[in-house]
Amino acid sequence: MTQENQPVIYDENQIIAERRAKLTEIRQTNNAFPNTFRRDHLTSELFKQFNELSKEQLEEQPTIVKIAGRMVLKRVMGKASFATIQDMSGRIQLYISNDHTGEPVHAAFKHYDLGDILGAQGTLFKTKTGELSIRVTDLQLLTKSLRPLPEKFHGLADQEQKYRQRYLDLITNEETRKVFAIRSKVVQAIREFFVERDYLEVETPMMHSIPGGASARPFSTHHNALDMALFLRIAPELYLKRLVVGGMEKVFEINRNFRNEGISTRHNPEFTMLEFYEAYQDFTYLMDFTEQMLAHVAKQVLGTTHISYQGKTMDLSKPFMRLTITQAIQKFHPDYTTEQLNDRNYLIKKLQALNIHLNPNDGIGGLQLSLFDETTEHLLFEPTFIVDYPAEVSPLARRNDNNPGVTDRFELYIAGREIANGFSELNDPEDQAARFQEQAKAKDAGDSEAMHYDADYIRALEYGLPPTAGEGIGIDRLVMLLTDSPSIRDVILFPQLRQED
RNA sequence: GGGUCGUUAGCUCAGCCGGUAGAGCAGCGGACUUUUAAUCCGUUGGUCGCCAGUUCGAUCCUGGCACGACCUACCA
Repeated sequence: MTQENQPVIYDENQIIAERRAKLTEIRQTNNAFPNTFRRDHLTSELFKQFNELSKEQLEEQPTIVKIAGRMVLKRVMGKASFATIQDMSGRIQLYISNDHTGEPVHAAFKHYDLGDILGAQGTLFKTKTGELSIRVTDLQLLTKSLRPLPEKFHGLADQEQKYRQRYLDLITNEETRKVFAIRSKVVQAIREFFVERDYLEVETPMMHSIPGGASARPFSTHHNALDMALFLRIAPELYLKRLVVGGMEKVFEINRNFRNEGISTRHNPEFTMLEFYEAYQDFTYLMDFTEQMLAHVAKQVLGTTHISYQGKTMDLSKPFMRLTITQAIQKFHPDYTTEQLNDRNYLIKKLQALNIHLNPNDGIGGLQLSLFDETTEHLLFEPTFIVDYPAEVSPLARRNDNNPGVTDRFELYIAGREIANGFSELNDPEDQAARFQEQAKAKDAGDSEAMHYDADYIRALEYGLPPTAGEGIGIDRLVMLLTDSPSIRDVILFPQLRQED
């Protein structure tokens, strides 16, 4: 290791040294990092506006344009050269020749490197193969790139580097740019969907003194001035329902949650969650609402509700299946009889035989859920609402009027993954207090994911939460589905990785 | 947490049943005024992830470690 106050140059090589030397030379005569060039077009606009014109039409009505971007291809041929410039919208080819720029500009261009950022002015024309290009009259180096780009044909292939140096992945790989453009549009479409329906977008705290709203282990931190323990939120749920108590009868929030748990192709420690609440509605309304929203988002973003995911297709415009936990198990495993699935002893024996972890205190519902999670969940490719969740695993959901052992709750599965979780909210403060107490007991008994008793939340419920329906949707997983991405890391710009070195 | 696989030039990858390494791209020099991953000639560039062990000798074999990918477990 170098001494502390010396710059650490850890991976200089010959290519970087040569580029540095070029930069030093540029500094002798010019501002090496000018910020005076202004483009008047994006490359995609030029194609949209002028690609229809013929070679002759372009020559008759010369159009002068200014564009800027990163040079990603370069072909030098003596007295004339071609370069491909990439900006946020696309690419266009430059034609640089001594005839139109003068020899010194072309000579300087020959020393520019792939990755350099250039500003160009010139006249639109079409090459003999009919490609819209710019015949350059003025060319400026706007930013010298000191590091070589990944190989121009294969791009960046190393998965680790794609995640760690996402900027390189974005420069190199159009597919990656597309994924994050879609992600942006998905969020946009969802936001519009709610705003059109008179929902209020809100932001609730990311730092909670009592982490609540989900069963998960939190990240903990400390506020110095208040000398107080704080937790990064695992869910916004309890705050959003406090807002419904306050009269915000339709609210939504799109924001990050943090869970201190395993990392996988489906899990990142920080992930984006949509949660929304609407007073005077129930969970059946949410299921219809969710169907509409997903179809709308797909249509809006992809132009179709026909989704292809990892080689299989589905149609988001059809009504989603609705199955109870036991119906779903039987649909994929017809050998289980209804009697067996309602026999506590049978379930315990079966789960043990399948080597499935089970909570010995679980009632029949909890055992059914364990069996479902292990045997059936991953098979639910077509969008499917699973209903009849047991109250014991749903501490914030309203009990069913006819069967108090289950709640008015659903989870939505698509492509074998949980995408959404919604329910009619538990608004009986005394029942909620009792459920919190059960959770606190479980916590004392060693369940690190059990919930805390949140006294202020109970107090809020005591003022009166109107009958309400609420739901959370995992945005990252939704984007995975809509971009055909196999890993959650592919839809998060900077996924969590171990520290380098 | 467990399992499998991987790590060689800036990038994409070969290779070595053990004798300190190659290609293409990028770079540098040269030719070339319509190229398209331009082409042609010449050329620079390597702690073969790290640390031990075995060996006369290790990039290669063995063990450990680091990092990553995938699968699996908890979770959304």
